[in-house]
Amino acid sequence: MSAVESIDAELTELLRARGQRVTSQRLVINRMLRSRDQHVTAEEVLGAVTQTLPGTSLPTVYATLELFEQLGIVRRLNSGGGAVLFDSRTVDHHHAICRDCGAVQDIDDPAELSGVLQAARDAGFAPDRAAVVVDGLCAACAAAS
Amino acid sequence: MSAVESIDAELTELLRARGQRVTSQRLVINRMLRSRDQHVTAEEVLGAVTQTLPGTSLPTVYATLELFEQLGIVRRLNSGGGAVLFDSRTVDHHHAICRDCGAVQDIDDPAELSGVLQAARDAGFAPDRAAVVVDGLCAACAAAS
DNA sequence: GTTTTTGCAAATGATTTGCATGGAT
DNA sequence: ATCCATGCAAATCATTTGCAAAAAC
Repeated sequence: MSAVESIDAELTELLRARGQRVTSQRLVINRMLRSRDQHVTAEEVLGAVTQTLPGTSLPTVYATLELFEQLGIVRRLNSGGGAVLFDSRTVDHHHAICRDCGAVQDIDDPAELSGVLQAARDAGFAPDRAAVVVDGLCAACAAAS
Repeated sequence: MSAVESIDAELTELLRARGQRVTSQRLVINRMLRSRDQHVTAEEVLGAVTQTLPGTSLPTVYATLELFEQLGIVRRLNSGGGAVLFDSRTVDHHHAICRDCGAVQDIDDPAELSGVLQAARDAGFAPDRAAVVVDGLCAACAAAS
């Protein structure tokens, strides 16, 4: 089974398990997300998907990304730069967001966040996960200023 | 000197230091932000300020909040719930954001984030600060589900 | 065949911009 | 008197919604 077939099979199983339909749009968007393991906007998804599946619409992209979020294969990321980013890396990691250009960079580090999670629980909150957001300047903007 | 006078004096000094003008809107918005030490939307600021200074406009509120951000007395907070939140607590703290209702809760905890900051530097990023964002359900939404 | 998904067009809602007036220095 | 800040109205942009046609089951 090829890489694409395996990726398609995984999504198919997730959808079937919830009684939802396996459409070409869903398959193509999923392939696109896993081929680029990075943060993308809905517009970027549409641009890439249109090459394979012309006529795909932005509302469908949004609906699909929301569905994928419920399936746990995509995470929403509020970077503050106008559009929401969708992150297909679901392993724990952190984000550095440039205050000038809004670029988002992944940061991998085994930070110890159990204290914060416990503090959230103590405050009556039921946490799913926690991640660090770093504010500052990306390399390009730091060099420019 | 009363509390309000002291708050006004601080802002006046910050503005003068940058050659910017001390206007009644800026003073009133600043007083409002420090009286409620919590996250507010631009609309909420307008609502509160209008009671003291009727006729104040939303563009002015946005301009003022952006200015205050540059002055370092307010921080922007992207909670994902439609509107941006402005946070007048500038001491380091974390945020718990409810995935259902979007409510934001402050979390105080002395998390050790120097590793993440160093990892960001290693990646070429110039960090200003870092904070933890906790995702999950607030007490009300957890009880409802 | 039945129900879900899609695509289109239009609505929504937060934030920003252009420009003339008013206010601070 | 000068120049910055404000208010108004309109523009912008991402995202959502309503509904009929197409596709998956």
